[in-house]
Amino acid sequence: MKIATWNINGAKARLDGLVAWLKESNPDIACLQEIKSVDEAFPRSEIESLGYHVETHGQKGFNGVALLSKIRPDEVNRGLPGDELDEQARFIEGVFSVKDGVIRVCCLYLPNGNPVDSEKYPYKLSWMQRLATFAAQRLRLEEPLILAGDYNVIPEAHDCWDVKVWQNDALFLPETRAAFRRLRNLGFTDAVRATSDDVPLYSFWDYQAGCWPKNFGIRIDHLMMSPEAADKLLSTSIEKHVRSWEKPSDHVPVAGEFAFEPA
DNA sequence: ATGGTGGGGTACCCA
Repeated sequence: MKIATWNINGAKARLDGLVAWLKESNPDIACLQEIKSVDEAFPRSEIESLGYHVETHGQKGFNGVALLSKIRPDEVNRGLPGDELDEQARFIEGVFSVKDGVIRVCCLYLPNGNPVDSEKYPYKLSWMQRLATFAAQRLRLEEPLILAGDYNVIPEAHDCWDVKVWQNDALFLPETRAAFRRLRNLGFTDAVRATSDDVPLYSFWDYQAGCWPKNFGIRIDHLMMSPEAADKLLSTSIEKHVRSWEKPSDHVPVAGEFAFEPA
C-alpha cells in the first residue's frame, strides 16, 4: 500500500498535474496540502473518476488539505485539536480498514512561521505543541499511524542546500527543530531517513532565483510513522521528476510503500 | 543587487 504526501500549491491550478501524477504514481492514499480552495470548489469529480474517495478540509484563498484514498475511510476528522479558535484549515485525519485492523493517516500542513518576529512564529510553535499532544494521545492506540504532510521544518543541516541561508529562518531555527525532534522522541520515525543515509535529499525548490536548476532545495515534506507503521515500511520515494513538469508545484510528492493489505 | 516567482482573487496576502 502506497501512502504519499504532496503540497500541490493550488488544486485548481494544478489539476492536470495532479491527475497525471495519480495515474502515474498510483498511490492508495494521497495527502494533499495547500489546495487553496473551499470544499465546494475542489475538483472532486475529476479525482473521483480516477477511483478515489475525496475528503477535504478547505478554506478560501489559502491553506486547505485533502485526503484522497482508493478505500473509503471509516472515519474522518477535520482540524487539529487543542485550539477551538484556530480557523486555519491545516489538518485532516482518516481511519482505514486493512487486513489486520486499521491504519490511521493524518494529512497536515504545518504553519510556515515566517517572519519570525511576527505573530506567525509563535503560532507555528504552538501548532507544533498541539501536534505533539495529539500525536502522544494517538500513540496510546498502538495503531499504525502516519503523520504525513508539509511540516515546514528542515530537520537537519543536510536537509538543505546551504545552512547559512536557512539558519535564521522559521523552517530551521533551533526551537523549530527541537519541536520536530520532540515528535521523534515520542516514538515517530521519519520514513525517508529510515530508508536512506544522511545524504542531501530535497522535497521543495523555490520558484525564485533558479533554485530548481541549481538544485537549491530543502526537505520539508515528511512521513512520520508510529512504531506500528514503521514496522510495515518497505521503501520510500521522493518523486523529484514531477518538479520538471509543466506548471509544477514548488514541492514534489514523497511516498512510502507499506506492507498493509486491503481488508 | 534587499531582487526573484507563483496562486488566489482582484487589492494585497501567503509562501
